[in-house]
Amino acid sequence: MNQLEEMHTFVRVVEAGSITKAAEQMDTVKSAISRRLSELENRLGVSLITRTTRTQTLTDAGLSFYDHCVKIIDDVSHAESSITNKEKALEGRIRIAVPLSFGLSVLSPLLQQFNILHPNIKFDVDFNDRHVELTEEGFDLAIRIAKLKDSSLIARRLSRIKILLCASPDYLAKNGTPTIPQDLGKGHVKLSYHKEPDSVPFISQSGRPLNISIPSVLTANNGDYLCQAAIAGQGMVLSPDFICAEAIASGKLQVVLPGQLANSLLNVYAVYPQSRHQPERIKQLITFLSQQLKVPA
Amino acid sequence: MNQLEEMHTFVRVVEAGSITKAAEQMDTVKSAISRRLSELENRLGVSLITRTTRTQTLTDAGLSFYDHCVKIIDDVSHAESSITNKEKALEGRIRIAVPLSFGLSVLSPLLQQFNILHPNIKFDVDFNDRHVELTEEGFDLAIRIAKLKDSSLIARRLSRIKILLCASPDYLAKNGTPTIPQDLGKGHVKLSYHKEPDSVPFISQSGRPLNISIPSVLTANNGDYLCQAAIAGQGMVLSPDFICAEAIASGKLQVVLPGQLANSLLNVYAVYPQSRHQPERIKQLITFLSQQLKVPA
DNA sequence: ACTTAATGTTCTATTTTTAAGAACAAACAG
DNA sequence: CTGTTTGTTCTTAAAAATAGAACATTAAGT
Repeated sequence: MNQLEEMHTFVRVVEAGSITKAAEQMDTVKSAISRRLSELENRLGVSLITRTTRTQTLTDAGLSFYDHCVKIIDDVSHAESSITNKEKALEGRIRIAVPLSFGLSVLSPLLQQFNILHPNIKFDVDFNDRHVELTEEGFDLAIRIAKLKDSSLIARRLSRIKILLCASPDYLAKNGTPTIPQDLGKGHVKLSYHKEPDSVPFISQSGRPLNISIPSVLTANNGDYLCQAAIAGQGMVLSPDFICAEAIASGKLQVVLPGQLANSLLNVYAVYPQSRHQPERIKQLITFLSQQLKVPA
Repeated sequence: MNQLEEMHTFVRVVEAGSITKAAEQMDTVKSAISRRLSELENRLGVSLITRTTRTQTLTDAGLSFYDHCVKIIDDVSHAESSITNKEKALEGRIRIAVPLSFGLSVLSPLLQQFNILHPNIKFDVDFNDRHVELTEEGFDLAIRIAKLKDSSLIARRLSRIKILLCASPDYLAKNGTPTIPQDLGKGHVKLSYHKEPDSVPFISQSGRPLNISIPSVLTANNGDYLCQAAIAGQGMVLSPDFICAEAIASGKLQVVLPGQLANSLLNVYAVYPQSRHQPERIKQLITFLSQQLKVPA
């Protein structure tokens, strides 16, 4: 029982004027059309077309049903094409979750650029450092900074972030500039992100891993704030490059023990729900971000 | 590809909140639902529901499509039920073709009676002695007086009509009252229906067929008119009983050679298109006419 | 953290549905 | 009256849908 196919067949028979012509137009044989029509009439318990071998006339019920059918077929076609086109077009809303600092400093300008390219795309950006559930909360996309492991989601690496241990020249002048990790053992303090352990992993000049514990004198859940505090000389900070790069370039911060920090590379991923059919706008955005944030070779 | 079934499935999954519940509600297994949903998404090239094993969320496209689906399903249901109910109700129009004289004198009062029983039925009566094409001209029913032979139509005998040879007492007094068919051979004239042959078939007292030719002095295509002319003494007339019965009862006409006319019985048929599904109102009318015109046993 | 329960997907065998093609019946045209 | 066209019906073949099991994943309870 394929109601829509039956309706379509009925309409075609009415408009073609005969079962044979309708069969040709629908690219099938007349027996199939005859059968579908009979089945429709049987199911409805109503004659729609009174027909002899040569002439056919719509019954009252048939005329009424014909009008309904034409409208329904049109509605169905419209319903399907509207959403199909919508997904293919570069328009609509993209709901995206990004980590706060990275989002503000790195992603914001890129999204604005993308919006200039595709002005009909609207963004709904959630700046949030907590772990969001993409499917439950209806996100199209999330940016994650991690060594990702999320089975039901698909990830694409966009970029790498380098973590640097920094301190202000002031601070280093006062507390000494370390040359090997062991120099940090005494007389140094650091400014920590929430839940960041005191222990900092290094790689010694001999190539062996080495953990040094540096007491924390300030914790916050905002990297920019920690960076400002470090510039003010309050301590050393483990800061992602996109936050501290400018301060380093201008000399307000110095990199401590460059190249000796272990696990200093984080990955930036675009994460999206495991879906076979990704709207074109999402694909385009991921490609765009990937190009703009190209991982240095 | 059963689009409507897919839509129905999609709506059920959305409203039930899970594929498993939807399967229960639709009295099938979850694999069938899963498959239908996947196929719909594949065909549209769009994700409608982003789902993990535990949670499901409508995409923008899904939400839009859901609204369309609900409306379409409702429209289909309405389209079908409206015409099925229409055919089952004792209301609507009955287009009926009847022979002129029989229709006026016999059928009219019966149709009026039927209309009192079922006031929501409207009649569209075509009084016409020509042979109408039921299906081509859109008639629901025709009344035919004949020895019917029409393959694509179904007939039901409603009554019998007796043809009587009548003349006025005046006429008989002037031209003589025949006692055997042979008496008609000379000195008699008749009033004929269009195309009626001069030759009139009798059965002789010995039981043998016997044709007597009676010249026609008047022809018309209206039985009532011929009857009036006979009453006026213009000649004899072969008249169906329903036309001349009253005149005979009142003595204005006399039956000539009663029981000796051959082929004097005609059948009244209700004829209708060969249709598997007859509206209830048509069935009821045929039954009613059949009862009212009950063939004398 | 581990186990248990539940969900959704995928696969295969089976059933059900549909179509194709021939044969037939009916109706019109010449 | 005959030939051609049209619609219906029947049977066989093909296609589609379903049920059921097996599996992967996730959530909840202990």
